Amino acid sequence: MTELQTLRHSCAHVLANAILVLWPEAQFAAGPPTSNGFYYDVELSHRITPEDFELLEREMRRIIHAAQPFEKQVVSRQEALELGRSGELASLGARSTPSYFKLDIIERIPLEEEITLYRNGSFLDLCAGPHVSDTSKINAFRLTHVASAYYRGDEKNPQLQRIYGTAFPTQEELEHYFSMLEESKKRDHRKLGKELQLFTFDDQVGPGLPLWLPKGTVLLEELEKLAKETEFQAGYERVKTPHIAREELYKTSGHLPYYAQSMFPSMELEDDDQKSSYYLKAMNCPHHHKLFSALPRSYRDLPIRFAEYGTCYRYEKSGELMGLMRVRAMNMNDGHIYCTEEQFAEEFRAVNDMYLQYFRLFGITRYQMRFSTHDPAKLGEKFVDDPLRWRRTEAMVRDVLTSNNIHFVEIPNEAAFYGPKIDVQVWSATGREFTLATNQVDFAVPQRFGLLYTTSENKKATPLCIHRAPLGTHERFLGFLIEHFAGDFPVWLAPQQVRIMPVSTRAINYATMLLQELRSHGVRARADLSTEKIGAKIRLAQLEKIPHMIVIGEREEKTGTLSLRSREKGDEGVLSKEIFYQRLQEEILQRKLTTKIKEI
RNA sequence: GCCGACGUAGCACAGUGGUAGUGCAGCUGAUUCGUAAUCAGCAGGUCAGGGGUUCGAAUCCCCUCGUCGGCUCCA
Repeated sequence: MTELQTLRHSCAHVLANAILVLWPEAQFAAGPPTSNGFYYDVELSHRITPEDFELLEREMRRIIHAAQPFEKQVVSRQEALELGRSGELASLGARSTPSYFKLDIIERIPLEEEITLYRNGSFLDLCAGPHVSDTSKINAFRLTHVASAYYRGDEKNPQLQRIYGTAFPTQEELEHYFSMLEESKKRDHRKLGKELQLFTFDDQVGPGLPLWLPKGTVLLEELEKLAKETEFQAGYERVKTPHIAREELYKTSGHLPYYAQSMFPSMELEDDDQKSSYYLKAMNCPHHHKLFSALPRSYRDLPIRFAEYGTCYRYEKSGELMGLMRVRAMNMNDGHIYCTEEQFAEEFRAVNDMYLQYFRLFGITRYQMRFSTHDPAKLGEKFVDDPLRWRRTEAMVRDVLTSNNIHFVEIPNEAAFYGPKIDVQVWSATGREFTLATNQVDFAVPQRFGLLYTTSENKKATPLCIHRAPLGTHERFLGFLIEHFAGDFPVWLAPQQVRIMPVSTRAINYATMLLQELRSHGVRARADLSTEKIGAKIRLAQLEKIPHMIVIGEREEKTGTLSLRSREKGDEGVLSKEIFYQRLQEEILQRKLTTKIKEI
């Protein structure tokens, strides 16, 4: 535990202590530090609301001022259980009700592990520690919000109140944290999406079903163009598949009944006395597998790389929906590579290179590669029972990562049921973690589909499959990009690239001419011919985050020049049309990263 | 899905039982202006939807829908 985490965890103890002063019957579960602060899970009939925070914080400050030392105590399992039964754990003293969550936690502590308690004042808690020396070391803290959480994250368990807070070594750092939080709220894609008129949701259309406004559609199509060009260069072939399929397809793939609760309910049809069920597709792979099996395949054809911007529908739980980051209808930058085991490493490496190429293009530096592997104990249950293949493919993936010096974390037991995978994790403006992109190995499903190719020895063999989505889905990727750029899209992506602003109606003709020239160059330009003053026009364009603003008047008209103001640099002075057009072309064609990226 | 909070004009918000408001955006007119807001006028609402309590409901109660903060899963 880092020093900051220790501080925050100690603060969680003080929070529990304060809650007990107000509600002595409270039952506590876990109270760990988090990446931004800490929380404590509590079961209590009183609903703690933000209005209670002031009272709680006052009590916490009292405890902090008392400078109560944190005293560690090693106890036997038996002693710990007895204290729990008499309600003394996470309590200010003996109670009539046992500390049942703490008792459950004790049961889960491995036998060989030491059990420790920590006490400050009269508050005693089961805790692995460590803690700060005494409560006065906690200086700057604040309770932030309250939410609910199931005990141990399982919805079959009781629901607890989770009180969140944060703590910092100094008041300045605490205040800085909250001002950062304010800043990041400004770049929340839901807020910017509304302000910049990128997308909308409508109750009658349905929750989690984004409607793309014209400006958002530009982003979406530019992204798609990028993917198509990149995939063409990488030897992919584009395919197109329908949005629905018969039940049988998903029985073959194994998604039914496993994945059924995440799919929209089936459509039941009755044609010519023949009943059939259709499902909206939740993934594209089964369709692509059918494209593979549609033709006889030889080892000479491999690798075969299919790519499609496939629209998928997933019935995400209503409480899980979140702006563009989690939706029910999504366009996946999907692709499937069918290859031999010998080709695998090279193909997998190429996919990784594609990720990195995209990340460089967008200036994405804050992400985590997560390598998810299987758990040998769960073979045949959560994971396909093929230990040899697991070992081989995991070794191949690990090797690709390390030989390319790609930093990654390895997480066991998180693989797909059909093979290991790499997920790229990013964080939204509100701090939530999302999988932006994925790269998965599949050595099981091609077999279920009976996919075969003819080997050089004229035998039949099943290919390996790589599922990959370097740009994830349009929805999530754009949600992420909106926040990443804070709405300041680089010129090549910007819904409107140039705004022409005549200083008076006298320059309207020149403005119209420039507009036509820019359009003929394929530039997304508009002219502001309103009678507003130039300051007002600039303000409007700046708020709309248009990268290039062109100010023209009689001076420019006479000399065939234009006065450029850029979103980032402000007034850039007068330059010739030709020089500006050339600069624009470069920015657009080379997809230059013209935005200054402000990390938060 | 579950727990909690919230839902007032296109947007941001005020209004806690007695005639629905402010700012910005919009529309109309005037203004012709050189790098982040020219002035004036006008229009805009089943207060999310439905039901109830009350002489009277945006306001109190119930149901539904949606959004937000979390829990699980995931692109």
